[in-house]
Amino acid sequence: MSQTWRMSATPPARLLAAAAVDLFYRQGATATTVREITQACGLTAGALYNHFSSKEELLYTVVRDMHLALEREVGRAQSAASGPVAELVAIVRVYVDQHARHRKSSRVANQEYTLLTPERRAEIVGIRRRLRDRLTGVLVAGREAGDFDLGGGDQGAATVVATAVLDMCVHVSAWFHEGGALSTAELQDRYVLLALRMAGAARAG
Amino acid sequence: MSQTWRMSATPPARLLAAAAVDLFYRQGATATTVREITQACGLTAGALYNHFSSKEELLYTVVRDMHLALEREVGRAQSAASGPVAELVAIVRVYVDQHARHRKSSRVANQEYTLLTPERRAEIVGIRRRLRDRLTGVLVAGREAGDFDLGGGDQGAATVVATAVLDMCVHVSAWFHEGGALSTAELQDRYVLLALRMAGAARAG
DNA sequence: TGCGTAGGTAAACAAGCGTTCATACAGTGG
DNA sequence: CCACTGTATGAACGCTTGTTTACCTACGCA
Repeated sequence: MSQTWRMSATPPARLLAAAAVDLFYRQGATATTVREITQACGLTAGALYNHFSSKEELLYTVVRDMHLALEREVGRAQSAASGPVAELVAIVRVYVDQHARHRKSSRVANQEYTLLTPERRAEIVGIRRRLRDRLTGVLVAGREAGDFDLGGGDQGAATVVATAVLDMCVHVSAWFHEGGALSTAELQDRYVLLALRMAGAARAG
Repeated sequence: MSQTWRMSATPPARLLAAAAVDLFYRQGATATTVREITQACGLTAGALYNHFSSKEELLYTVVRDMHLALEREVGRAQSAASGPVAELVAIVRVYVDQHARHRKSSRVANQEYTLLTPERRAEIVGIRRRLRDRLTGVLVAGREAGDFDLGGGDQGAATVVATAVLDMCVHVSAWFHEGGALSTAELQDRYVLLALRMAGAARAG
C-alpha cells in the first residue's frame, strides 16, 4: 500500500524491490548480493532478471521512486500553502514525514545514489538540486517580504540555510524509529520550530 | 602532516590509509578493492597485509582515527570555553572545521562505519553517542541558566536540538569544497548563527 | 661479515560475484 | 487444443574478490 512504488511495477518486481530496500538499508547496496535479494522472496538468482535488467537498475528504481515521491509530495504541499512562511512549514513537514515513515527507502536513496551509473546519478542529482532550489526560492521570497532574516542579503545566505534545513530533515531517516520517545507528529512540530528559527522567522520563539 | 593518523602508524601504512580514504570517498568502501588501494601506492595487493590484518581493519583505522580526532578537538575547544553559550559556539566551530577541512575522511567515517565488525561498530557508535551527549549536556545546562530556549523543558527537547545541530554540521562534509563560494571561516560563522538560533539563544538574531 | 627484520613480489587459492542460457511449467485468449 | 506470454529454474560462465604463501631484497647493527 506504499506509494513508493509506481503503479506500473509488476507484483514480483515490487516484492523484489521491497526486499532490496531492506537489505540495502542494513548492509549497503554493494555488499548486498543478488542471491540474497531473491532468496528473501523465495526465488533463485536468475529470477531477478525477469524484472530488472541488472542489479544497478533495481537500485535505480528504488532510489528514483523515492526521490520522485518526495518531489511530488513537496510540490503538492507547497501548492496548498500560501506565503513563504507557510510554504517553509509545509516543506519541512513533508520532509520529516517522508523520512520518518519511509525511513529505510529514504536512507537507501540518500546514501546509495552515488553508486549509480553517471547518467542515472545525474538524473537523481538533478532532482535533489531542484528540491533544494525550491526551498532556497521560498527563503528568498520570504526575506523580500520581510518574513525571514537569513543572516545576510545574498543568494549564498539563502542557499546555506536551505542546505542546513534539508540536511537536518534528511538525517531523520538515520536515527528515527517508530516506538521511540518521539512520535512522527511531535518530530514534525519540533523540526518546524527549528526551521523557522533558522530562517529567522519573526513569529518563531 | 595531518593529525588524522596516529603517531604510531608506520609511513607505508599512512600512505595506504590515505589512498584508501580517497577511494572509499569516491566509491564507497565495499566497492573499493584491495588491489586498487595498493596500486594507488605503487604496490601489489599482498603488501597491504604487512600493515593491516584485513581490509576491514584498514577501514576501522581510518574511521576510528577520525572519530578520535573529532572527540579530542571538541574536548579541547569545550574546555577552553566558559559557559554554555560559548561551549555551543566552540563545538559547532570545531565540527564545521573538521568536516570542511578533512572532508573526505569525515565523509568516509560517517558513511561507512556501519560496515565494521559488530564490536568495532559498537566502539564507534559509543564515541558518536558520547559526542552527542556532550552537546545535549551543554544545551540542558544553558537552559537551566536561562541562556537557551529549546522549545520544551524535557530531556527529549535537548536531544532533538543536539541531533539536528550535529546532523547539519556533519553533512558539511557531503557538499563543501574549498574554492567554492564560501570559505571555511564564513561557513563556521553562518553555522554558529544557525545553531544559536536553533537553541533559542537570547543573543541570536 | 653476517644476521635479523621490515617490507616487498608473484602466484596461487577458494569463494563468491553478476549475469546468461536452455529449459520447464502454468495460465490465458483464440 | 494450441500457442503465446510470463515467470522460475538450475547449471554454467568468466571474472573478481580478500587473503595466503613462498620467496626475494635491502638496510641497520653486533
